[in-house]
Amino acid sequence: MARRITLRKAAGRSDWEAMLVGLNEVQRLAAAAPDGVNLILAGPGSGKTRVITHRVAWLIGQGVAPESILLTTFTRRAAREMVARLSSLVGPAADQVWAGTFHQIANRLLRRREFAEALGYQSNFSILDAEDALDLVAQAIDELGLGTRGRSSTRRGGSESGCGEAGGPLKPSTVQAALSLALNTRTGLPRIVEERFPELSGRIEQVEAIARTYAAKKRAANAMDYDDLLVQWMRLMEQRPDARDRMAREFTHLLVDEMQDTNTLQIEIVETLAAAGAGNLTAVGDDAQSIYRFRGANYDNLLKFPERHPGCRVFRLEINYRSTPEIVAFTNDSIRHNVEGFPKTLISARPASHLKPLAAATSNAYEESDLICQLIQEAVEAGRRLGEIAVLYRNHHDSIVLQGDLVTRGLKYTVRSGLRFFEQAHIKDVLAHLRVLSNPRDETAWRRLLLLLPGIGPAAASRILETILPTANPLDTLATAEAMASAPPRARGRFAAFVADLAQVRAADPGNRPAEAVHAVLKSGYTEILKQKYEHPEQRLKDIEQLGVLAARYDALDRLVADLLLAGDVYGMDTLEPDEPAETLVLSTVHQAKGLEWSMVFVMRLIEESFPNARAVIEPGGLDEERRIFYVAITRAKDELILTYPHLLSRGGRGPVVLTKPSRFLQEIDVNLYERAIVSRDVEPF
DNA sequence: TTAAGCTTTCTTTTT
DNA sequence: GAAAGCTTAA
Repeated sequence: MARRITLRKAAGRSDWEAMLVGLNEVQRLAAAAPDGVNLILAGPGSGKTRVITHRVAWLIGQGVAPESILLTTFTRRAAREMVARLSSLVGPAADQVWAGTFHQIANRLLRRREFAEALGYQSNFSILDAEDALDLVAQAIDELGLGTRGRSSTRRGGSESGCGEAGGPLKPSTVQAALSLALNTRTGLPRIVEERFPELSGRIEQVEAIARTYAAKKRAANAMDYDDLLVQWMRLMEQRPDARDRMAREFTHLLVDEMQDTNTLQIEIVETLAAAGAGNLTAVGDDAQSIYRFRGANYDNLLKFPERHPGCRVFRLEINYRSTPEIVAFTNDSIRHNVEGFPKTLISARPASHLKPLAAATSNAYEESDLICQLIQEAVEAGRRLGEIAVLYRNHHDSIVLQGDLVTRGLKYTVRSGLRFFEQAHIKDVLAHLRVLSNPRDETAWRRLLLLLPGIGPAAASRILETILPTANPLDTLATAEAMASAPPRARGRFAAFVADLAQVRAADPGNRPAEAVHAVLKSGYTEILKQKYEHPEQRLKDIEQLGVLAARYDALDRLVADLLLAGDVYGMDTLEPDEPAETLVLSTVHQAKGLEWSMVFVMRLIEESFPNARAVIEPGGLDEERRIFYVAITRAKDELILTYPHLLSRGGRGPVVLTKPSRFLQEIDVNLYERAIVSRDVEPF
């Protein structure tokens, strides 16, 4: 028998060895890997987050300054989770680490005055969310006469683009998606259009003209969209080697989580930093969980990592501590249908449970929802906590029927899909007030505010903006007779009231006391507009109150807005209620569920067209991606996995009821690996 | 000419 | 269940 030796902490030494306690052999080697380039391939449930957080802790224990560690994660949720786990390991030092999404980190860096100015921005630049960006693209399209407005009126732009058969109006969302993908994949527009946007082929010059106008508008507004945060960061490093080297010296240790979800732009940023600096780079990921192709993610970044970094150390974490052997067997069988990628067979570390995944067909969506609710209620009665259960789906829309059912049955739930808190119209309205005060050139925010006023439509808003935006201080110009003259006569009363309201909000000093400013908006004429314009005004007013509560934690508007846009969560979120008891059922898209786990997981609406998504299957590589999404879904379950699908479904709510096909992801799995449930209804007495 | 109201269409996933 | 498009009213 081997002798047991327990290492004791040496007096006065940092207890970094203690940091590695509780890790298995490979995990420990990975966490304590020497400097240089390291790749950690980590299957679901294999302790990936543990390893990466322990590695950071270990580095700090080795004497690396926390503020010289850059840890990028892919989603806001993952970033928050990571920092929380890190805090419990290293305490306050965790807050010194540069941990966050690429966008959060870019924002922090580019706010530095010298960087912002080197790029031609002021450091108080606004951030445009997806909707703002789309509005501005639409604006650019209209100005070029390429939109719906431009076609009927022949007075503008006709000759410039007139060389060819222009085709119909260009759809802002398509143009925006193509431009974004081109930037994120570092690919020329022609190739992107050819591969992913055939409907734009032959109109590349028009799209490029839109891109130029859009870029100019963003510049004039001192605003960056999500893509700009990354693009400008990269541009800074390319054009200013001095700035690049300073950053590279600052970040001596780079860690990239969810490498398979990074896109080319992100990977170039990281590798530029690594090449110019100490070259210490640790990448963590799992090619089988790459589910962000639509955002330009490319799992080749992970697959080809060893080629790009010859001699890098590779660690494979293949023991799954999360799920039962039955669930692991099921997930292994699913992912083997994907041809590409590192072959992967996970081994469960847990004892057999003799409970196979369950597949249940119901006759329609209502019964599917009834079934899920009933099984949840039974589980709760049997002693399972509601917080240990989640229902996952491919599309947010798939959850609507279930939500109604949960409400009638009084089951508490939290939805983690759909609109985010800050994306709700009334929240954006309030933020627009604050935005124009902090950055008076913010065209998008101005337009939004003006369009709120009855009697002012797109044309009037544009005229007012043409008057105020080119002036030195648009805020001051707004109160002049000139601005008043540009407003339509019938709207002048409202306009004057708005000007006065905005002055009130300005007096509340939004830049330094955002909470006061939120309350000033609440006291202004906006409240009346809200009641007129939106449904459920009481709820919306409460949301704004909630925004005020959140804002009270900030002494700078910039940081509040950045946190909302870059770190803010879905409605009902942790940001708003950090100490939320979390004893609610979770409803979530698979994408939002990534990296999380529950004891009991339902995956619903497993039918062709929904999961896999109908559009995805016709795109090259789309089906494999959908299967990876399925893989992510089923690997969230620790103890019980229940898959449901309806036989009949009416598409789009009022459409005809059609017969569905069970998802191929279920059909293709060995029938011995799961159990089928036969669902029948009680006979109801009349 | 512009705004507002009504109808129709289509709905992936996220920073 | 929202955004784009069309129609009507001012």
